[in-house]
Amino acid sequence: MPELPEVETVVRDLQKKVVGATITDMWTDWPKAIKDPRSQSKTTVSRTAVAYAAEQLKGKKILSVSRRGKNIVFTLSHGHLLLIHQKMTGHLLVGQWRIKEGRVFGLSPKAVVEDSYNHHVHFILSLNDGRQLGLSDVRKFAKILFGPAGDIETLPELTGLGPDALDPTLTDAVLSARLQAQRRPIKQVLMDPSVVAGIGNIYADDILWKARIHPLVSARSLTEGEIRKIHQSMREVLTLAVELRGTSTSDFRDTDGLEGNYTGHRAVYQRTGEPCPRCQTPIKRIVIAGRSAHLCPHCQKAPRGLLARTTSR
DNA sequence: CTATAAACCTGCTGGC
DNA sequence: TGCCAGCAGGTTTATA
Repeated sequence: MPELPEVETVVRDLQKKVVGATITDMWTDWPKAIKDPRSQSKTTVSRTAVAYAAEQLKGKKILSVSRRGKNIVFTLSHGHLLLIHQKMTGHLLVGQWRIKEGRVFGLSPKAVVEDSYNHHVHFILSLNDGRQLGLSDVRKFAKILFGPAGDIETLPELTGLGPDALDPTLTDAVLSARLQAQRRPIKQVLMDPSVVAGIGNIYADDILWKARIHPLVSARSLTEGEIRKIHQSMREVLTLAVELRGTSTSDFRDTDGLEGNYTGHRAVYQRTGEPCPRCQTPIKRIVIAGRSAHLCPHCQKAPRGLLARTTSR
């Protein structure tokens, strides 16, 4: 699942590959993915959103690509923005596809052609140089928003985001204030995009392992020193993961369809039973708010009076 | 503020 | 071997 490092990897690829190109066509077999930013309702799909996007995207030039939390923002000509959130299984790929009897087949690049997820490409933008930008998504959780910049910028998807986890202007003091306003377990708080944007299950686990903080500790009870440690670990883990082009424990792929290299550098995420890289104690898996969490029971001491909830798997 | 559940989806797992 | 129920998982929305 794409988190900050995976989205950043995709954004950097796109900056090299598609900035300057002009969109010549849009195709989709999944109109529900495209939300109308002018519609108040989050659940109702505007019938006009797809037609509007298909018509308005044509002829727009891609001026820049940036990241806000886990959102990918394309700044287009004529004052328009295209926002894509890959959610869990979304992939943004640059290549070429052929559509035959409703099924999508990859023509290039090689990794895309060989990818079984190819058939799950549901949205394609054709570019004036012959290449295409495709969004594949097995689970169909991804969201696409398109419209005038003013409409997109004011959406809760962007205005509701907390500071980016790698924002260089994010200070210990600001992070501290945000975390300590929450009573929930620190792991849950780190994954809340309205508190800090960009962190999901993979990096929350590795960040807390590095900071030696137990994921069930209440955010409010953290000391300033512990928060500084979390902040530092956050920067180090996310920066390394960006350098290594993300994690592919699940199905993340970059815009060429290639896997990320942080997978082999994970400390605890999805390493239940394997030795802790620091002390060799077997990694434990617990469940927090319905989500799996991985930790070293020796390095990360459970908060006092807490019965660690454990499950297998 | 907090917790919980439902919704969005479909590939995969587990039970029988 | 096959079928089907149930689950995962980021985020929003609703409800209490």
